[in-house]
Parts: sequence; structure tokens; C-alpha cells
Amino acid sequence: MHSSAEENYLKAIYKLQEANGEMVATSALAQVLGIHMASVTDMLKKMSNKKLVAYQKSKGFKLTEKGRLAAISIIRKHRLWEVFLVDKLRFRWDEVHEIAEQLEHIHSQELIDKLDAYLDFPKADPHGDPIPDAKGIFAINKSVLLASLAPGSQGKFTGVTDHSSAFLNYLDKIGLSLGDSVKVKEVEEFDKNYTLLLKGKKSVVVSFKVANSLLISE
Amino acid sequence: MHSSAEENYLKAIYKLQEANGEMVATSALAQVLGIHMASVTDMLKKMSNKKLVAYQKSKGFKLTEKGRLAAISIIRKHRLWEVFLVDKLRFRWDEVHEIAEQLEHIHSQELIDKLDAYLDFPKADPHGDPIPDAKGIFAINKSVLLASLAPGSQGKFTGVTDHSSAFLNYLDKIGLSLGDSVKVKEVEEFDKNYTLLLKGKKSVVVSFKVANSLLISE
DNA sequence: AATAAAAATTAGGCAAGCCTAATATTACTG
DNA sequence: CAGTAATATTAGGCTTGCCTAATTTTTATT
Repeated sequence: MHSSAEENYLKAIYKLQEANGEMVATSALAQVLGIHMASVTDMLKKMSNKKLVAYQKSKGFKLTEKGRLAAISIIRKHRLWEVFLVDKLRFRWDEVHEIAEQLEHIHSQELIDKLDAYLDFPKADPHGDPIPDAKGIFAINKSVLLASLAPGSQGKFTGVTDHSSAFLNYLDKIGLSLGDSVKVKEVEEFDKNYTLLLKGKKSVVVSFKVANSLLISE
Repeated sequence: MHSSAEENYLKAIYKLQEANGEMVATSALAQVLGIHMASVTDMLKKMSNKKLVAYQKSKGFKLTEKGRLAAISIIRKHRLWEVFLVDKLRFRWDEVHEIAEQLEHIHSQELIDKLDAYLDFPKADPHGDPIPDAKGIFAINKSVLLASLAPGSQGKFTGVTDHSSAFLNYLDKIGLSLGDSVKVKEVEEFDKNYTLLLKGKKSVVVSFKVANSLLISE
């Protein structure tokens, strides 16, 4: 079994690879984990010996298949626990991340399988992030960033890329919830502000920063 | 916040004090934690500095009030998680201990309070062990060991002192469940075997070892 | 290409928690 | 009460996962 530290590395590398392509840099990892580069070098040497990551000198490193499967398993746990916290324990969607960060490190295959069944095999967590099944397969997610849409396009709001409390609370405040239909009414050239039409009625203006953190499907 | 290691010490010391009176010996703790005495000495020095335990040289040590409260909080978490695993996730009562050993170290007061409410404020875990409330108060438990009862006495089976899978499976096998009424029909002088009458009908013969692990109330 | 800046690694250290071996203390027993 | 056994403690070490400081390698800039 892997240590919590290793699991956090695996998860972070997985997410960096997803976001920025194949190879991941020591510095990028150090930044997202909030630790120093020397420590990352250290750890990656160990994880490389365990065949969880593969080096390519002066190109960075990436997960091996073994590492990828381990990472997905952790992500699965994290997201299932988030569903539990919101659906069953009635936490708000902006409160669950830190607790799930702890729960994801509980080691028990049977626990996570039973939790999955208890939650009725959810396909996405409270932030719209897809939950891989027991075999590590994601129900395909073809969402795009709202910021990539042209005026006139519309779709369904199905996820966020910023999981901070501040951002999630802002969405609550402007009345935007997962599943809502969203239409891009106008994009202001000058400041890149987006004017959106929510659920076919309310209109709100959001910054590029916000538009770039919203995932739209369909 | 305390480390998992510290929490395990706190819990173990609490249980030893409960079982054997005031002072706890280094050797006893080393034995139940499965680590060496020198390590225990080490750790207790640190925990003593943190005012979690109080030394009395050559008499052993015991929990301070601060330590006692911390221990009870961990026990509360452990037992609530056990209820969750059995009542909600449908684990068997002999499967939950190891998983709860991990879950008990999750740090979030809000989580445990919401879990408590979700489970409808249970007073005992699946093994009959009392669950302290949020203030650390136990609903009083006046159970006695079945092995201390004279022939003819009867009561309700409300708990166990042995939480091993082997023992719990044995109870399942002989058909003894929490809440059942039990009458001591006979105690054999020679080998200390107990003949019990379960639920007023079935009669079973159990060893002293078993009788000494069953808690009877009422 | 020379130089500066950025990225990565190496070397040496530290705290937590464990270990073994050696020593000291306390308790038990004849 | 001496001698042994049981208990405890000290001393020195190890691994994990982090740190700082120094150095090397790579990349970017002129």
C-alpha cells in the first residue's frame, strides 16, 4: 500500500498531466503540493524505484500505468467521499474538499465499493468532476470551458475547475448551480467579461477568470 | 491536533486504565500496541511534555484530564464509524474494527457531529460498546461479565470485551446476538464451562474464556 | 556564443516513531 | 538479604518526508 504522501504526489501528478499534457516538471509539482523542489526530487526518486513514475531526463516525468491506476483509485475515493459528505451528511459543496482529502487515504477496497453502492454509483462528485468506476473507467466527459465558447452558444453547467470555497460561494451567490442551462449572450472585447443568460432568464456578468473555471457540456 | 500515533497511545492508555484501574505500566502499553518498551518510553516522554499523560515514577502513568478528553473523542469517532459501517454500508460486525481504526483519525469536528446526527445519535456501537456524546458523556452502562454471574441469574447480552473476528464469528455461529436474553443454567465446577439458555429456549455450553468476554445488563 | 536566469539535483540536517543493545532500577524469591 | 527476574530507561540508529544551502544543468536572452 502507498503512504499518504505518495498518494498525494500521485494525485497531483495525475492532475498536472491532465491539465498540461504529458510531462510534468519538478517545479510544477513542488508548487501545487506546496513543498520545496528538493523534496520533490527526493520523493520522485523513490517513486521511480517503485515504478510509479517514469523519468525522462530534462524532460520531466509522468505516471507509469501502475501509477496512473493508483492515482485514479485515489481520485475515485476522494470524489465518492465528497458525494457522501454532500448527499448524506448535508455538507455544502464548498466545505467538503479538505475532509475528503483525509478520507481518500483510508485503505479498504471493500469500504469504497460498499460506499459506491450505498451512494448508488454516482457518476460525478458535487463539483461535477467525473467519478471513475471500480475498474478506473470514467464515464466520458466532453465538457469544455465556458471561456472557449462564442457568443450565442449554450449548454449545461456541469463542472468547475476551481474548487476553492471562495469561487464556489460566488457561484452560489450569483445563483448558478450544477445542471443549470447557460447561454453566452455577449463577450465584451475590452475586458473579456461574459454576459450569461441563466436558465433562460436571469442575466449575469462574470469575469474571464470565472468563465474560465466553468465547465459546459452538451 | 494529535498525530495518529499519539491518538493510538491515548486510546490504548484509556482502555488499560478502564480495565485495570488507575496506573498503567510501560510494558502493558507496549504489549497492547505491539511495539517495544523503549519506544513507549520515548513517546510517553513527549506526551508527558504535552500534558496528555502524567508520570508517577515507578508507579506508571495515567491520562491527564486533557488526555482523557482526547481519548474519549477518539473512542467516540471509532464507535460512530463502526455504526456507520454496519448500519449503513452493511458490513458484518466482525469486519468493521480495522476500518474504523483508520477512520477514527480523520480530523473534523463538524464531520463527526454530522455523522452522529445522520446515524440518529446512537448510544452503542455494533459490539455494544457505549458511545460518548459530543460532550464526552457516556450513557451509563452497568453491564457485568457473564463469568461473574451465579447459576440462575439472567439478563440481556449487551456487549463484548473481545472484538476479534474469531470471537464474533463464534457468537454468530452459536446464534448469540446483541440484545438476546441469556440465563446461566449451570456452571461446571471442574472446567468452568457455562451452560446458557438463550432467549428462553436454546441451550449452549461455552467455555470460561467466552463467558468472560460477554457483557450482561439488567 | 556568453551570460543570466530558471530549473533541477546533491548534500547535509531534522522531527516523528520506531528499532536493538546496553544499562539501570524495582520486585520477587529462596 | 543476596541473586535473579522483570521492568524501565538510555543511547545510538534507521526510515520517511520534509528543509536549507550549495551546486549543476538547462533554457532563454542578448
